[in-house]
Amino acid sequence: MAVVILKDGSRREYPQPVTPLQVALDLSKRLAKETVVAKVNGALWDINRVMPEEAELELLDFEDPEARDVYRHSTAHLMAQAVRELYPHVKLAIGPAIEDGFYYDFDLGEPLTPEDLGKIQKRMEELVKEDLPIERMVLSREEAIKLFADMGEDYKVELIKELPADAEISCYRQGDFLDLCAGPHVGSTGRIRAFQLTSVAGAYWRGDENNVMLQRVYGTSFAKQSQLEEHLRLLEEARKRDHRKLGRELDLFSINEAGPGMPFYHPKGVIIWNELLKLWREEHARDGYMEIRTPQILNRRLWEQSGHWDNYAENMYFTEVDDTTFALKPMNCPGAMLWYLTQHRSYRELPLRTAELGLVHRHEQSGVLHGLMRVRAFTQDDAHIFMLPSQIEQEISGVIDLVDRLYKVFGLEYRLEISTRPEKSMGSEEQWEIATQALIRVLENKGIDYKLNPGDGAFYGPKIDFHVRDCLKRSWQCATIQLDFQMPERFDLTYIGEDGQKHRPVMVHRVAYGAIDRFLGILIEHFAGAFPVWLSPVQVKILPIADRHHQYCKELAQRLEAAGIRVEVDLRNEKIGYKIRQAQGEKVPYMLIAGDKEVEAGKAALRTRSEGDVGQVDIAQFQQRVLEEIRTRQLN
RNA sequence: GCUCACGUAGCUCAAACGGUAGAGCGCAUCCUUGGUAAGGAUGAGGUAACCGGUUCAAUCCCGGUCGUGAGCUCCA
Repeated sequence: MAVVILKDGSRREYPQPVTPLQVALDLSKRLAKETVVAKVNGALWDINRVMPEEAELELLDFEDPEARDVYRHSTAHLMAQAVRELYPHVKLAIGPAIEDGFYYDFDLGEPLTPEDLGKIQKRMEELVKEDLPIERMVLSREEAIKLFADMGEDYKVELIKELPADAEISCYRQGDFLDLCAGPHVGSTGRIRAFQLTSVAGAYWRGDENNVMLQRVYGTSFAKQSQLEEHLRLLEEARKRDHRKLGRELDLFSINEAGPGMPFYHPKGVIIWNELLKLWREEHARDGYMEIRTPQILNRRLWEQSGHWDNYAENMYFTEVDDTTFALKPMNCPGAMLWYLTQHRSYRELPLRTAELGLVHRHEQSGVLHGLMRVRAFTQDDAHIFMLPSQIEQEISGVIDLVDRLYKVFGLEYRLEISTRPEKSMGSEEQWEIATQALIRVLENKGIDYKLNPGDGAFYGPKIDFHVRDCLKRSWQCATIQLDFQMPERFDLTYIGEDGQKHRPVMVHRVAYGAIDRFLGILIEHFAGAFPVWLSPVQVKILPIADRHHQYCKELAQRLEAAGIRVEVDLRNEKIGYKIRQAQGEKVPYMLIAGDKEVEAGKAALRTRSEGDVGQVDIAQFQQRVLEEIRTRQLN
């Protein structure tokens, strides 16, 4: 007698133990078809694996995140099976599900080409048609090692040897393909419906560049063909939004090979840059920040004192002048310390909030450079806040509010992470505990969700990071708030307290945009180049129909410019359709078209980027509307 | 930094199995003065990333360097 308790609490009895699939079939054919994997007594369970005599059963379909991972993991196995058949000498490494898909690492001895992917994909489709059952087997450690050693699967043997002593070692078989796997999997290859291999790249065994390079094949899979197509469409859309492509097309910035990772900003890029800073300065002034500027290169001694010489030298640029070594600053903090030290400080003036738009240089590894997202020279919207220990929570809270205000202007989503003490770190256990608790308390008091990253803090203190999501679903760290115990010590910062004695201030480093450069890159992709009016390099483009309207259009432009609107007039000898096409490509938010009718009426025909032809408008009203959108920094 | 691929006009890309290269877009000039996403003609524009080797001859083959891309790794 076996008992199955379903999610809704109902009981079903069977003469002997059954599989989840059997139960699902009893309930409905459709349910059986859509179930990817089961959960039995809280643990994931193959749908064709017999359940214990008493089982709480939950049936998961593709919409469930855990089931989705199982489904994609099974697709990875299917791919491995195809690869094994096509390349019998292959050695398999690992093949997990990842966000949006899966990959499998293969040791083939030679690289795969995109054509190879097509072959593999085709073989996978055939294996799906064969609908091979996927069966689970449990082996003893010795059996497993022998089995995989005989197959020549060195990586699998290595993995087995490292499994904990009490681990149950399981394998999955489909047809004559066998793979080491904790499982679970979908019931048979025929259950995998829509999949696509997407790319191939090198990856090191265990991510260590001292190990052999494997071929990593990426793919993705979905329950329905329509979902797969939608996903591929999104990928294509993301490619179109690539800020490197749009940056060139919209003439915002370029990167010359004379300075890898060091962007050149073109006039239109600088307009956006300056608008970002204008907003930034408004918000910082509102919060009582003072702005400072510190030098680009400073004496080696300073970097020895700050600890960068020991901890960061390999990322720094140096220069030698008059027998003295100088370093190009990779961070702004030492400069801020020297500013603090220019006066005796009283507890009465704390907190001191000093901001600095500092251009820093870091010698990042060549392979990580990526457009504006990973660069070697960038401007941080930095700030250093010097405070009394009792002011920590209030100050951190203030920074969070400031960042939130800024990001809201762009409609950007973000999530927070708190990183705690890493193994290699400085300061007392007590200091760390107090600081970490302060960060946690601030977020909890504000009712903000966060993820805890144990051991991921800076060596000098714990931190809160803001992660923004871009249209490619990549997560970018932008704002960060870091408590620092080291810098005030190393520079012997003090303030005179109420008691007339010297005390050590607490300091936080923080950035809001992070790097202006990266933030601009994110915005380009976020808006797909169609910036809100206040950020648009050209806000209104005026298009005359024929030569005789040029004068009227120039006057119109002058009028709008005088009101503070960025305007361009297209006086080229081209037809109106052509000019519109061009302006649309430049993603200009507003076009004003003037011909005989408009000159006659003293108006202009408005065309918007998103709605097309809107008809004639009164110039004064239009000007009002645009100015209001700029003033309120309205989103599109 | 590592692996693989790539580097031809401002941009997007061709072709030539080794005999110094083309198109479209863009740009300029002219014709056209046209009403809501490409009017026509003509023209300028390339030391084929850089350095070396092989060869009678190299943009093409080989090696190195630099850069770019994807991925890995790194990210105080």
